[in-house]
Amino acid sequence: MSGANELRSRVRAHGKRVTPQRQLVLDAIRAAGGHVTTNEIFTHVSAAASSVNRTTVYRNLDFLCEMRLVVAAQIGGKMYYEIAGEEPHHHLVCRHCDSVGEISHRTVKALFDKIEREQSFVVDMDHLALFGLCAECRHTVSKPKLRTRRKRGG
Amino acid sequence: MSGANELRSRVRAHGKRVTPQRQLVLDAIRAAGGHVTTNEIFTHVSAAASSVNRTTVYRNLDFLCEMRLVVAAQIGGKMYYEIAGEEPHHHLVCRHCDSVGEISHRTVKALFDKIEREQSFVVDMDHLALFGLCAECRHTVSKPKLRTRRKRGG
DNA sequence: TAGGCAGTTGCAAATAGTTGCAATAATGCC
DNA sequence: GGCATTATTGCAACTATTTGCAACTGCCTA
Repeated sequence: MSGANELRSRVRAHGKRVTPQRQLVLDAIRAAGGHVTTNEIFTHVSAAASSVNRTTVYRNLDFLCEMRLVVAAQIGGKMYYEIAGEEPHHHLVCRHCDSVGEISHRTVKALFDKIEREQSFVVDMDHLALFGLCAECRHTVSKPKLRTRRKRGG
Repeated sequence: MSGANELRSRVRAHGKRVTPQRQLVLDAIRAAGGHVTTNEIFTHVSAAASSVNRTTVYRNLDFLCEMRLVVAAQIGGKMYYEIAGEEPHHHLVCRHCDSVGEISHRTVKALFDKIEREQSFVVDMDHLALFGLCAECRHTVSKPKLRTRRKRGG
């Protein structure tokens, strides 16, 4: 299914409208081929159609996420977007070196299933960003030592 | 351990400073007794000391989170803060009715441990907000039906 | 094809949050 | 208590995102 048809069928199925602006936003994300920031998307859309308003880009990013055509994640204080894949995937973000690793949905789904069984709550998150320390940094970054007296000028 | 002493010992242990502004921010969150928004915190702090700058509040919210005295979560587009408990806990947020339930750390920790074993990545999130549909809404909210012809004025 | 309905947009204004810098002040040492 | 160091603050300016509203326009039906 081509990009344009995918947008149409998904959006129409929700009783919403297909607009040029929405197509442009989706195309910008697809063209980026991975994680892309709000600004990068706006720049790309503006290059194609300068009259598209920034507000419209923001609104349509939210919209495309609701339609599950796009997934978002906040990493390092910035919002990133990428095209939603056939299969959800999640990220491991290192707080120290900012490296971003992937983790399969299968791993996470076990938790979601457990929550559903125990609390009848259906978690529907397709794109989780889990923060911590990566294999490298966990050995480099230590916990704060209790403070000792410090030599002046040390 | 009283609030003031807790701030001092934690902050001094990291080689950082104890300031009146930091105490006021922590006290505002404690006084709220649950989830409280940035604005509510700022309002409370301002009532106690009108010269405290908004920027300072933002900075100290971040700081208190780093010190693990406070936990943050973005729920429904807003940032909420609460005092960090002895034991981490996490939330289940319903996308439909906005209800917020709790989930124990034990449940989530199984996933974190698995990630550590399989990928040597130590997840350190003490306050996760997982989104989905609650027991009530999962039966109420249906998936979009394929659109059928609609009667005008229906 | 034309018309009606309501979803969507552009725009200005507002809100939320961050940055850089000089001044202030907490802490440790003597 | 005084001094030096440097962490932190207030402030102005900046960036990021959202809100409200009138105008526009996508889609459906006759």
